[in-house]
Amino acid sequence: MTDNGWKIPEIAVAVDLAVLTVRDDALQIMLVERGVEPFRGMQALPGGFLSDVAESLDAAAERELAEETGLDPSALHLEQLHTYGTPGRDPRQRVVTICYLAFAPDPPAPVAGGDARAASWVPVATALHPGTRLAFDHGEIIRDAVERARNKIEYTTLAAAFCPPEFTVAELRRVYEVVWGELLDPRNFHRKVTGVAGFLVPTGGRTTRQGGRPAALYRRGPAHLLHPAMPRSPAPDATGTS
Amino acid sequence: MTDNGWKIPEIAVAVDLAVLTVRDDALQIMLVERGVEPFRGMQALPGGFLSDVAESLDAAAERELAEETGLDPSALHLEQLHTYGTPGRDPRQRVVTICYLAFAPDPPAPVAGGDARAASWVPVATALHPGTRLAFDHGEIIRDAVERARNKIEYTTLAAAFCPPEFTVAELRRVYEVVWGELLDPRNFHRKVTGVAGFLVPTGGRTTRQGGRPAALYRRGPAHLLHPAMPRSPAPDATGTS
DNA sequence: CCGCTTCTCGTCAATCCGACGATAAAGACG
DNA sequence: CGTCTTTATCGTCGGATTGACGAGAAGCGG
Repeated sequence: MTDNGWKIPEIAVAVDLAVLTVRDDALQIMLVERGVEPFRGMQALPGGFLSDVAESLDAAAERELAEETGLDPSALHLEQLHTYGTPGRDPRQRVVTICYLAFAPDPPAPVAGGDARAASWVPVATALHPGTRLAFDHGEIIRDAVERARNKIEYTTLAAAFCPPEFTVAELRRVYEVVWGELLDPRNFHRKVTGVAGFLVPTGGRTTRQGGRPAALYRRGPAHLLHPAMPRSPAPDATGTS
Repeated sequence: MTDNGWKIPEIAVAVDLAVLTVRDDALQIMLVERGVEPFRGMQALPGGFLSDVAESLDAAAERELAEETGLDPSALHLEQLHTYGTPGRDPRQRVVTICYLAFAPDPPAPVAGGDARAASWVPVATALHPGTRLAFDHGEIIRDAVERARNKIEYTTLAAAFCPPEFTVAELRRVYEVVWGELLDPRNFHRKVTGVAGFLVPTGGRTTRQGGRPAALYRRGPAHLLHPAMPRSPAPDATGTS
């Protein structure tokens, strides 16, 4: 590979994190304020370069998650989203960043990381608003992350990862409604989720919430895949073309 | 980021290609024989380092595809599969490789690339056989690629990417059967694929194959997604747990 | 007790899927 | 030219799942 004088190009490798949650009836993403150039003062995804040449990608993602957001990596679902490496996406030098996607329950472990001076939840709609200036290509990454989340809750039980350890069917439904941006029929939804084996495990407890009949409490079940998938009204473009 | 003497670790960035096809009633993958150390003489996925610091990841994947396999990148579906960067996966130095997944029709453009002295199709079952020695962690990558392909043809029209420009319903069914490793009912399959809008476009032509009624010929339609998905008998593990 | 809210259970028609019978249209063979 | 074999295509039927929606259950506030 290193014949006739050619050398392996020098490229920096980073990991970024797209951590999503559902808060205040909105899909929100964890952003930090950049403290250094480039894009100093702008909002960006948590992330950074590998700490050393021996650090694995997954370990780097978990370390950055803990350092920059104070969240507990072992408590979250973390998966690779996509790798971004367009030349020029970082003005300093060529950077390839492996982006990870994480789902966090609403009131997550209080944010209190070292580097997390400005870590905060931002509604995705706000983050993607043309008025919001995001560092690097993080707008594109956020769009991809939301897209992946929308698809993933369709055929996996990951929507429950947005809920606290114990939750009601209505809370889970709200997650779907917020992530998909469409209203679901409470009765059909209830029938569906309680009918899929291994999705929800009843705890026996009930809620005493504001006005209305108390709801049964559930915990996440052992199933990871939804069979059949959670039905979703077809996209506006009914042809399936894109 | 470069405060107090810390330096960005030196990591080499590569792209690898998992090119799948269906040949001789088997799912096959394109492998090349390594001409240099390490793993010289062993089978490996086509791929290599970025040519220079300004080459995009997608461009590198397309270049390697053309160089090492002689296939036409513009004619294939190419998507990122996963990024592998376990320390030690390359004994020379730390290498992070972005792996791409491609679907090729059966009799692809004749393999005749520059570096393609030993490019060949190998049945996935053979490649993953314990007797076959694969370079790096390419066995793991192949498993991931097959897994992705199996899932992807379930809810997209990509199975048709394994077929020549004009094909019959039976040929398409064979693709599903080979990739999934299970037999499908020809009648139900025919009803399904001809019923999904935008999947198949009849050309009007018919085949004159060996014995049996001639089949209608179809071309790939404009749809990319299958709604509803192609039904698949649930995995042996019926709980959906994993 | 009454209205209001939210949860939960049921009903019914439409659609989709799995199993499978039946017909159509070719080649092979006597 | 008939029959057999093979493959393609159409149809039927029951069961499962979904979408629309009615109705009771069980809390709260007045």
